[in-house]
Amino acid sequence: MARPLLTRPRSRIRAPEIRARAFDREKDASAQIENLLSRGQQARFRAIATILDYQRGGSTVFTEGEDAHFIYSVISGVVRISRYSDSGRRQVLALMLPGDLFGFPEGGRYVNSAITASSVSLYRVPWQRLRELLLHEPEMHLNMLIRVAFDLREAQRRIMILGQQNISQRLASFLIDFAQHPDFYDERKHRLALPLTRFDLGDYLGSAPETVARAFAKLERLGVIRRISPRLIEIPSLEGLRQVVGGRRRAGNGRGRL
Amino acid sequence: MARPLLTRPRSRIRAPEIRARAFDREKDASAQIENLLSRGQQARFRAIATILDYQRGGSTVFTEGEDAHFIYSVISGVVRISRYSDSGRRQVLALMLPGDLFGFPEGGRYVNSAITASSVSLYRVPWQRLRELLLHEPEMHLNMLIRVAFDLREAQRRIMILGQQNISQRLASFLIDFAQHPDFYDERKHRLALPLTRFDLGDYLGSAPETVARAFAKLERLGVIRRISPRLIEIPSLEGLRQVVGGRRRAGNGRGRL
DNA sequence: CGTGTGATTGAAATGCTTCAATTATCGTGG
DNA sequence: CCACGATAATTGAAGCATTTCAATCACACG
Repeated sequence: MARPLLTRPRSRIRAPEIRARAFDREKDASAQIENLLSRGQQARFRAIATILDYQRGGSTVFTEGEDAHFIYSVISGVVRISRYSDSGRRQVLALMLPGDLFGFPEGGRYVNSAITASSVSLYRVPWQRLRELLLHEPEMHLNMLIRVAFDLREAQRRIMILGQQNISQRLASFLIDFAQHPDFYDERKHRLALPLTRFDLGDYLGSAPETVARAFAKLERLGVIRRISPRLIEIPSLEGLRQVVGGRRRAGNGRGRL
Repeated sequence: MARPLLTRPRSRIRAPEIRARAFDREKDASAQIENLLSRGQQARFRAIATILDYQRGGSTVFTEGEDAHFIYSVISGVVRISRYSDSGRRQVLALMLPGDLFGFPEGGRYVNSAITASSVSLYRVPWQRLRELLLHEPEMHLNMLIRVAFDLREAQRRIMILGQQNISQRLASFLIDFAQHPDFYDERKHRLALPLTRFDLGDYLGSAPETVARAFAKLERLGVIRRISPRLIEIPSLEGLRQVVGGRRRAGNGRGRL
């Protein structure tokens, strides 16, 4: 009935009856506005959009609690989506990259804050006009649903990472994800340009900036990355990072598996 | 510019310019199929639905990777939504309670597994027929979008909890959430009936079952809960649990904040 | 050439995981 | 209804991981 693991850990079977790759993220990364909408739809979307340019990182697009009037789509650059807990600590919930859509209102207000992490260009669309457009474009409407469902899946992936991986593994997962984006990863030189400080990265990975720095040091010690500068990382091969992610959360004595 | 905290932690301002309660979960808990759909819509939804009864916990509704043909809605009981990492470890992503909707397909397949955690009754609706229904009911369509957006927000809340809180705090957050549901919380007796084992709870909170047991012991030591039996918890007042959640992640020496 | 911020490293303390062993609970059959 | 067995839950102990505070280093910018 249950597919046995190499050894059965503890007293409980921890494998599903059927296994399949949950989903292929590299393929899914194409679920962007350009690919989601037909050419005609894109034109109608742009017709009601304004283009905004933010010269530098750290600019506020909107803040949690604010009245929500607009939806945004990233043209270029990176936007941090974050929320503050009651104790005042920030959590970076997601990073919006070119093609991503953000700013869905909840009860007329924004739930999260959006801050630029670099120089950024955005489409800005009035929510009301988009609503009207959706009424006449059921296909576009369905695409919106698919888009939100994609974000939900991404959030679930973050839950898995935060729930199961140690900091080095989380950092490795992050680097692998970012290396999928040609905007940041020079595939020829194997170099990844990070648009985040160690503080931001800490808030994204659920950890302290010092711990993130140590995780970088550890990955470098393992030989899977090299720090050209704090924000420019050389990745000889993504395979090394994948092996880090695949390992155990804790060193252990090696009995549990294999 | 920035609203100062009691003391400014570290060298970086960690508070937003505008603060507001992110959202009111107790209010949001009403975003269920009964409240989301009008009376007529409900009737049309039920017209294409089959009722399924699972006698006991541990039954598989569907498994990740399976071809997806149906959408489900919980009538009564609890369903665990989980996914397995490549290393074979399970993460419980969400718990579906009465009124919740689950089983959205991704590329024709289920991404997660759904297993009953108790005796459960479900509506089962063929995805194809629901699609047809949605085409003729744009309002229902919009409600679906709202429903998925709600799930996304819930997932983001989980990200915050996993990213910022220690195990006792996560457990306290979980107990507070569950105490909102009259199906499990006897408000008169202040008793909460848990539909999960320590294993399930560990996989939900991103921790080991032993650690969860210790967290229960700690909350009891703090006087905010009392274990009648392992699965039946007395909560004298939710306020105590809220204070646990509001505290620091780590003991510290009290210098950082006030 | 200072100055401030970001990044790194050190050291101590706390929290969590893991393995092991014991105890409690629940379902089932006698 | 009770006893039994299996599973769940708890507790102990050791070791590893992360946080925290502190100090130093690196770097960009004026």
